[in-house]
Amino acid sequence: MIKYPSTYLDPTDTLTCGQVFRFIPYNKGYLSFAQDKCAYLCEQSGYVNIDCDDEKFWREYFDLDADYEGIVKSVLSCGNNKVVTACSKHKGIRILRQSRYEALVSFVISQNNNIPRIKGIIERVCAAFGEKKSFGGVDYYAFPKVERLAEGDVKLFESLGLGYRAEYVAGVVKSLQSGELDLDYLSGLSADELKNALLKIKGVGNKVADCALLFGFHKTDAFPVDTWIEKLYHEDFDGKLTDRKKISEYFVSLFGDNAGLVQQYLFHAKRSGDL
DNA sequence: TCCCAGGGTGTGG
DNA sequence: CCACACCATGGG
Repeated sequence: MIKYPSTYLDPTDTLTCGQVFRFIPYNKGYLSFAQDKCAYLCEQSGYVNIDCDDEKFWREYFDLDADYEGIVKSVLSCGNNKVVTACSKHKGIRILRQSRYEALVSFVISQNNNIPRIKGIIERVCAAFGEKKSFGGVDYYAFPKVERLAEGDVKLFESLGLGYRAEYVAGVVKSLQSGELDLDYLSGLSADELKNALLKIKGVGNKVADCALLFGFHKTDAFPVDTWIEKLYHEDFDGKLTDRKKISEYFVSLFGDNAGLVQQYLFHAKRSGDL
């Protein structure tokens, strides 16, 4: 059991803010799934209790050694009303250290899609290809190993509801399986080289690449711009830019290494009606 | 019936 | 370089 102060670790904010799709409300808290593991998070009197089988894994996953108090202070001092509002309401968001592979596949699925449907698709992919596991009497399916997922053909992915993204996912997992695409190798490249390598993958454009960078490679200066962020930029920041890549660069120029976290504050606040 | 969702690709100019 | 049609699917 891990016990951690809830000020900068809010299970609801962290899990529902759109960075991850594998979690379910359970009892008074949440079941969180990552790779082949499961944890139960529950907040109680100022602390989050994390019940799990692998404390080392989940400490890293929730980035519990990071100094979020310092980061939040820095963000709150930026002087922008909207950012301060979003951060104040959702300072319990943490950028999860997700698997590169799981994040990449998940955000390829996410394109031009909505979050409830993305969750359903990934759930069905896990049920169809993932290993059946059990935690505390709860059965669940692991995120599939590459070898398993590479056996799936386009038709099967389509039957799971991936739509036109089926061929993208099939292509990604096949190149991962063959070694043509090596995410561990890519993680050692420079920031520019890494992003360019991701952009070469069919089905990965600027936004999905930024999500993979932020959530899978923990590149915290990545600022993904989707429809919500674009809307927010125009409605709440009186922005004039229309090119999403330039909108992203604008926010990165303002927040640097904290840009990714600020993006999550804003995205979640906008979707929650807080702005 | 059309619009939207954590967009990207391919084509024509 | 740009704009634009098209890509499946389900919910509102």
